[in-house]
Amino acid sequence: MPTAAENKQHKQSRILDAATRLFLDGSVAGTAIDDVVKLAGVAKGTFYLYFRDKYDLLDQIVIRRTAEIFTESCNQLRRSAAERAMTRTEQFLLLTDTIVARLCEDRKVTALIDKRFSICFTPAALEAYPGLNSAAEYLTGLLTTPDCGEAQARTKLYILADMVGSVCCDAILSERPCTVDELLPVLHTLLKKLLGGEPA
Amino acid sequence: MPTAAENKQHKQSRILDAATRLFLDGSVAGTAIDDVVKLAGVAKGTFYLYFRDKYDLLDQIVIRRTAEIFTESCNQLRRSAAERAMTRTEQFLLLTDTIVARLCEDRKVTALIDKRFSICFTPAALEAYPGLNSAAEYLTGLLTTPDCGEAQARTKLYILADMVGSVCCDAILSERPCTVDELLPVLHTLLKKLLGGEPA
Amino acid sequence: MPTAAENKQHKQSRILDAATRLFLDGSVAGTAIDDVVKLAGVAKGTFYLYFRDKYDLLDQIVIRRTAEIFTESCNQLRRSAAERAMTRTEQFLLLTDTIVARLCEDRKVTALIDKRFSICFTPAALEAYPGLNSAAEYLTGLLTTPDCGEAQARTKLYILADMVGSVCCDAILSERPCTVDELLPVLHTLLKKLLGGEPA
Amino acid sequence: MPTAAENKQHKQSRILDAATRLFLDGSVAGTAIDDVVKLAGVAKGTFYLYFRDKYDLLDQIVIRRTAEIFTESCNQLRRSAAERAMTRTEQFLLLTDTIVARLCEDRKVTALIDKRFSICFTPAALEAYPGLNSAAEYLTGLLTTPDCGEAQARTKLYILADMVGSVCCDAILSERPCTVDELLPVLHTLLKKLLGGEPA
DNA sequence: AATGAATGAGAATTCATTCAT
DNA sequence: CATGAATGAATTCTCATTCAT
Repeated sequence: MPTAAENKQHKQSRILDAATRLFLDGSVAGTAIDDVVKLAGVAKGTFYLYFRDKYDLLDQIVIRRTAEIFTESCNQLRRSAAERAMTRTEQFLLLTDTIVARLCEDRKVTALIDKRFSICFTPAALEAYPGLNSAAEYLTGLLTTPDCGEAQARTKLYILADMVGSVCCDAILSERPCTVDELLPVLHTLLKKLLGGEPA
Repeated sequence: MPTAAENKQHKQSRILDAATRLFLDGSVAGTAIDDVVKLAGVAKGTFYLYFRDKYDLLDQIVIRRTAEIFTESCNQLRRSAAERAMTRTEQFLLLTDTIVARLCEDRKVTALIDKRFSICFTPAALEAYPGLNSAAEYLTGLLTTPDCGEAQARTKLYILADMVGSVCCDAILSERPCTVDELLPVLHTLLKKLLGGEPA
Repeated sequence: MPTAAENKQHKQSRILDAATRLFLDGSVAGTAIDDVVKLAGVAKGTFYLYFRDKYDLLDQIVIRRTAEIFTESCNQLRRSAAERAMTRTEQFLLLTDTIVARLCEDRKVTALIDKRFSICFTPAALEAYPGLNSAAEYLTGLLTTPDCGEAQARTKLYILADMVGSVCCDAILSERPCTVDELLPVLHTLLKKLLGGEPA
Repeated sequence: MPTAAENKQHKQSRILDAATRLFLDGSVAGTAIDDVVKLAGVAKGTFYLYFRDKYDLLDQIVIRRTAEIFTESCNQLRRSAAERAMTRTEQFLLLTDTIVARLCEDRKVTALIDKRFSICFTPAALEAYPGLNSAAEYLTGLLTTPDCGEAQARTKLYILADMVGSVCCDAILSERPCTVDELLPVLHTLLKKLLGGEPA
């Protein structure tokens, strides 16, 4: 019985999918849990079986999206770095460009993430999406130097992610302080200074 | 007639003050417009005479607070810079420290600002608080160099403000990626790199 | 469990009954949904489970009332016509008198109907009250003649109902253009002309 | 000073014009007195100097519009009747067609009139628009016959107006019971029967 | 585990009306 | 006559949550 199986197909992910669609097409505030369960084809009570409330649901969605963007962009970077030699700075610039390109492509998702890109570095996220750890470790490795221990490197990574995420969301969504196209060169300059003058 | 004048005392600021108190003591979501007007001692309708909705009100409050913090911190910096010679980098480090200190002192306000410190650079804010322009111009001047025009310098300023605001809010409010005390040295290092190697 | 059943007793009709009473005793504009649910003994939200808004509710009430008046008057007519031979014109005059008498008896209901008597011929009404169809078909049959097909007969029926409903409501409620007693003979004259000179 | 004069230009009609535009473009329920006075460029209080409330205002507008339509259509008829001999029935059919054509042309106005076309026969209307009396008298004259006194003729006129107004509004606005194009022939048949077999 | 009718407190917002100027 | 800031009761409608089945 495929219909029954289909109907079961863990309700939790049915809810997650439905909410993502509604949040993206409409808005978070404008989406009622009622709408979500109706689209997911489950009962209202079922929602509360899996999520505490709407914001718990939203967090899980944003984590999933940022995790995807981050790990995929990082994996892409690693493939490039494996093909041809790249300095550390070159790698971060490429990663930034890749992530920004993805955010620009899907402004709806960007609006959902708002300025919370760094949510994908929270323990909950790292636990739920194992790929994240590997990606984060690779980048932490790049940042670790004799005078910058691993712990500090992790902090730096977080700051970089938060900074890029925050500034780019503003630029993409409200062209503040300028358009993304105008922002990127400035961002490159800043990143070069931040990372330059150090190991390959 | 002092009573009439007293009662007038522009209702708009009566509302603003009341809301600030309630938002800080409780929470934004937990504060009803009803509570605000009751505390302000005005009629419900009067609220809608001056504000579109609760979020318009919130924006105006955040603008006021960030404007205060930013202009006062900047003025303090200018007084220090007048007293003793300081390099550009030293000035930005001092400014950062001053702002972060203020945010740490009043976590409630920081929670209200959330990660929107850069809202004080929006046209609406610059218009409402003239002191902001002077402060922003001073810092833009510091960032303008032969190879970085004024427009780009403004963008840089915004990025710096957004970055510091965003990262510090996280650190102060949720100790992510670390406590502020641990964050500050890293931030100093980054800022030195970003600003170093240039004019005195 | 009688209590549960009692309490259930479809809430929708509990609301409908309560609203009818309030609309009739007071006025539509003067009745708040709050009053309706209080009298019906259901929660506010329950109202919105069954009705879009107050005017949806009002429509349903008017449909119910006009449907009752129309079908009962028509059934009464059919019984009379079965007892003694009546010409088509006689039948319509009797029907008109019956309906007008009922509207006069209950001016409150008439005020509610306002001039919308023909609402009982809308698809929604015909679907909800099956008795209506049978009544309408009987009258349409009377109006169908060699030179007036069934479709046209239906249109005529609607026009007659609308005309009688509209003119009589005015007369009953505001004595315009005259009292009902003065109106009826004129209406009879007009109906005789409209229907006369045709089949028995 | 033309501006001042312009600004004076009796406020009452400024309000009336503004409201007409808003009621027609939007809806009556959706138009606040606030909107009206803003568009009219007068103060809120001034509104209450001239109108009791929104419905008083609406009545005055509908009276003006129906009075215009009725007197103009009637005058047009009289000119036609003066040119070539027309029977009473022909005259009423022409009048009906003229009025219906005007209602069709401007559905917005028709929606405003709703089913209250006969409001133009109320004492208040007849007093405010003297042209109405002359028009009504002409038609009453046509309906007065040996066996139908003037009073009864007036009643008949009212009934005809109400009937045509009511049925046509329904047809134009909601195609019930059919489109106007389908309705007109039926209406003609009915009118011919109602008026036929009598004086030229 | 799943349901979904029912809840009802509580939110936002409107708007006719007043009245001191 | 005219104004328009201020009013605040009243109203609609939402929606997270429960619980009997």
